[in-house]
Amino acid sequence: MAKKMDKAKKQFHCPVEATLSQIGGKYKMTILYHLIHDGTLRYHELQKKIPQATAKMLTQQLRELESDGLINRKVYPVVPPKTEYSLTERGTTLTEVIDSICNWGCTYMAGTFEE
Amino acid sequence: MAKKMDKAKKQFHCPVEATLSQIGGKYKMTILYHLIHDGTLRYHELQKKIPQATAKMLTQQLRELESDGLINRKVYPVVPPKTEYSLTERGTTLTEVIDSICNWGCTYMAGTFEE
DNA sequence: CCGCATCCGAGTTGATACTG
DNA sequence: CAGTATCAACTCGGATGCGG
Repeated sequence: MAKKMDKAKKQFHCPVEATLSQIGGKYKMTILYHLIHDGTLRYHELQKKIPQATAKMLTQQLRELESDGLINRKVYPVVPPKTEYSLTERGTTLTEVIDSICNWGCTYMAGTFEE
Repeated sequence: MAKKMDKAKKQFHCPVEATLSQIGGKYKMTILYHLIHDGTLRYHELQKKIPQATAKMLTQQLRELESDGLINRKVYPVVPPKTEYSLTERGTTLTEVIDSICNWGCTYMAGTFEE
């Protein structure tokens, strides 16, 4: 599938950069986190769970995740429209990564409430 | 001179966002990765290891990491100047997070040679 | 010389309104 | 409901300059 690669020629100097090229977007990890926890979510559900992200950004990040084969986008041709997002198999391999991040975040929040 | 100071007061909707508020910067995870692996690095050493980051961005990301108490900045008042960066104790708690990311990146790179 | 602050152009993100 | 369009605001990259 030779698709248009905007970031073609990108070579990674370390494995961290390779991962960030896939999930380094501003809201990608958060999107993945919610999809991991809830399995399948509609567009509007994600928007409610990530209120800081505007509709444009959310759409953009979702499309990029879809292009990278991390999530699935299923559109139901009904009225009113219905679009569901879910993890692909490759997306589920990120569970441990997101889980580590989530775990550290919990510890961080537990020890930084007396600011 | 507008400085970012409201990061600590940010309300997080999920633990992932809390973590990203600390290491979500464009090169922060990469910086931490190198510091985890090499222990202590000079400014110019980091620049060589992360060539995509400009000097300005590298300085900015390092200052933010320092403000968040994740890294230590030690300046030697000598000629020529010498600045060393190393992880703080809090910074070392991110080892497993960075390690997960690094691990996934290795797997990703190994299995993505399609064209 | 090394570390890093500053100015400006370019790309990215945000807020609001609009369409199918 | 899901997504697009437009413009304003912010961020990033590159070049330059400066202090030690």
